[in-house]
Amino acid sequence: MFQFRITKKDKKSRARMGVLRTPHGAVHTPAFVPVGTKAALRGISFDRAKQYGGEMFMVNTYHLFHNERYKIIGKFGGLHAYAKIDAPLMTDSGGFQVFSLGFGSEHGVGKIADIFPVSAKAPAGRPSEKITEYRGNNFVKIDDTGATFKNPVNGQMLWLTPKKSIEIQQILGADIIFSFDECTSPLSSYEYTKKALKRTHTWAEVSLKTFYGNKHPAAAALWRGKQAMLGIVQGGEYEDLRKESAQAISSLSFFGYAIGGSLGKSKNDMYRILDLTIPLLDEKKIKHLLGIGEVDDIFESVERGIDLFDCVAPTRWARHGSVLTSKGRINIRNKQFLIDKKPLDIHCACTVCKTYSRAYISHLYREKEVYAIMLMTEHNVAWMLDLMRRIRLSLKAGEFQKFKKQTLQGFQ
RNA sequence: CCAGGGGUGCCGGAGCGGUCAAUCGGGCUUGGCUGUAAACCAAGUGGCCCUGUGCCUACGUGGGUUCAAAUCCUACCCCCUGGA
Repeated sequence: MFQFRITKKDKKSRARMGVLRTPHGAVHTPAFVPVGTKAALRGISFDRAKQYGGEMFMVNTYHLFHNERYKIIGKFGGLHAYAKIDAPLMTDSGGFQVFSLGFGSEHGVGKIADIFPVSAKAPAGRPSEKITEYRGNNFVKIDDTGATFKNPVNGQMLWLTPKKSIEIQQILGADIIFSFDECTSPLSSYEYTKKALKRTHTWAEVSLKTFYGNKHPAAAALWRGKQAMLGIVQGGEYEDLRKESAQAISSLSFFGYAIGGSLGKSKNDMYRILDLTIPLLDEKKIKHLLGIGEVDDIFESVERGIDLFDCVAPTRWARHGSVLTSKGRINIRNKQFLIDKKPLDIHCACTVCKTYSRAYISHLYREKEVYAIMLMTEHNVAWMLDLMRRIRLSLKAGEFQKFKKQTLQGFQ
């Protein structure tokens, strides 16, 4: 029931097109997977996103775990039935929250942090040198057994282990699930990243073991099941750790791979990491780049062999007034748009752009009308999905490089 | 008419002799958001310049006290609440 088939390879790069078959339908790659953390995309329905070409969506384990909502979802028979989603789904394992609720929130950094190296000028709250030991903070504690989260709502402590993560993901019933990992920070030292990486590898094995249960331990069996699991490569920005991780993860019988964790200090670091990691992974298997989704990054990553992206950017940007256009992003709250009769993007074919002016949406956003967010979310999601469609078309036509150049030229 | 309370920057609203060009909200302007603690966060928001423990103009209006007033006194104007 699960299959990933490469349908076309680019002659000049690692870019390729493919089809992922799942029990809930096919996904044409390279694909963008909109993120609906709590089983909602925030601002747009799954159906609507599907109409714009969204073929798969992502939901988060942690956010359905800390409130025990997964138990109720289980009674409905899983996410598809519960949230009425007629499309393939992925669930993230909760590993990212080890970072985003811990390190990330503590030091105000994301997966890519350009604030290093730090010296006397380190911003308040940021360490003056890389972190070599990290056990957690008030929200999350981490050790070799897993992560302990403090529920921000009621203060209750919750222990999330690789075993637990997989069991929850099985209950949630997404088509593609992820192994439980520890996402490190750009501020993590080599030593710490290595330690976390060992942990992630152990957890990967536990994840697989839990996933197979008493069923056939062969990868082939998994592919015919209702779910397939991706293993996550870690290693931060460190070359040998990335290699070590790629080898360790690819030695296990995952359906495919995801590249996660810190992607360095800059986009160039990230591209470098992809350059050295992807060739070490089985070419035939599907590859997901966790959490990345800015337009230039999509092109650079597709070129390096990435098939799947998930990213909160288009939906979050929309809530913050930031709109994707063929000339780069604009912020609708800017004064100039209040009298702008043009659509959000003159080249966009989405319903929002066919109907409304920037002036009207700018007005709604300033007045805090939720409809503004709905409109911008619809547009941004549609825009991203259309970009992916056109990337696939360009690959099919053997004109990926041309399309990349043309798109990025207009951008920014 | 009598008795109280009040008039502060675009708005609301602190301050009640010096550390006040004035706390804090909101608004406005501009940045930032990459496996969602994010419909959020940050910075700026009287004018001028040689950008400084700098100079002007500002706390209803006019006068005054004081080395020094948004802060005290006084007259006037306006607003609110009770009472005739």
